[in-house]
Amino acid sequence: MWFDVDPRSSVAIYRQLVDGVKEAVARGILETGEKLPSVRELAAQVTINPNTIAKAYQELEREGIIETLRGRGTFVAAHKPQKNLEEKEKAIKSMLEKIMVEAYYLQLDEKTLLALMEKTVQNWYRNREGV
Amino acid sequence: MWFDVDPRSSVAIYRQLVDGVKEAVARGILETGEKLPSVRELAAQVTINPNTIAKAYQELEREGIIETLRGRGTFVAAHKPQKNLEEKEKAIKSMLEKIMVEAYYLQLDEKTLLALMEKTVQNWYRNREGV
DNA sequence: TATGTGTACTATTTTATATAGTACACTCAT
DNA sequence: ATGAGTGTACTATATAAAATAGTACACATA
Repeated sequence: MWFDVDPRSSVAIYRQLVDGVKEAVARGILETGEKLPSVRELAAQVTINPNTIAKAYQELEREGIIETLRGRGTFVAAHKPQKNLEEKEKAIKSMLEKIMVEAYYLQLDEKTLLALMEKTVQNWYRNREGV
Repeated sequence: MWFDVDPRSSVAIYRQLVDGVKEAVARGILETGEKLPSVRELAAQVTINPNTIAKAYQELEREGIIETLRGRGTFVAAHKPQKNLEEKEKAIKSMLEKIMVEAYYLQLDEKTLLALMEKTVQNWYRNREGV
């Protein structure tokens, strides 16, 4: 699978599914139009309840990541400009602040932290080239 | 208070407390040795159960953020080098990857994202100077 | 027509949170 | 010494979210 689910995690299973698919799509591991496993099929693979898969798929559709075609299945949606840009930008800023807090306790200095960020960002865009 | 608690949030109250204190300490709003409100006092202020406050304080002590002195109260601990550096570094990297995913759906280009990061980091360290 | 799709139900169980109330050992000012 | 204020431990209960189980329906397609 393009991600792994840990039933013992404190993070809800359906949330792990949602985040896993979002990340796989963002990384280009799942491509536009690609078919996802059916609810029952995926449930059997990961040995969790089909209802939980369905819940995750519904959340993903609500976010515009995937599309469901009645009787056909679920597919990776085209990468259209998202709504709620404001909200998402706030989310990014919020995550950055949490990183700052963690970095404080790690006693990372400004230079080191920036270097880590640059490396991560550059790595990301390099790996996405040609996808 | 140095943070606010939203009882209707999906984030557990005790977790909001933990994160709030951690951030306040990191920002220098709470200084080393400063006394935190007693469990009962804070519970009265925020109108939540004292047990919930206690749970948050115990988590914070476990993380080495605060110290409790028997019969005296809880205080902001000295900022000693933390254990689990490996784990925390992984946590930071993990948070950075989540940011990359969000940035993908926001269609932020590499340059813009790096600029936002630099701004956030510089702002942070500037505001912490002289604390 | 038969199979596979997502979806919608209801019911039940499990787990994490939060509340309520009581009690104990400790510290410190009086 | 005494009493008020500290964190902590304990049991019990309530609430909400999450996950499971099972069934059923409308749709698409080979």
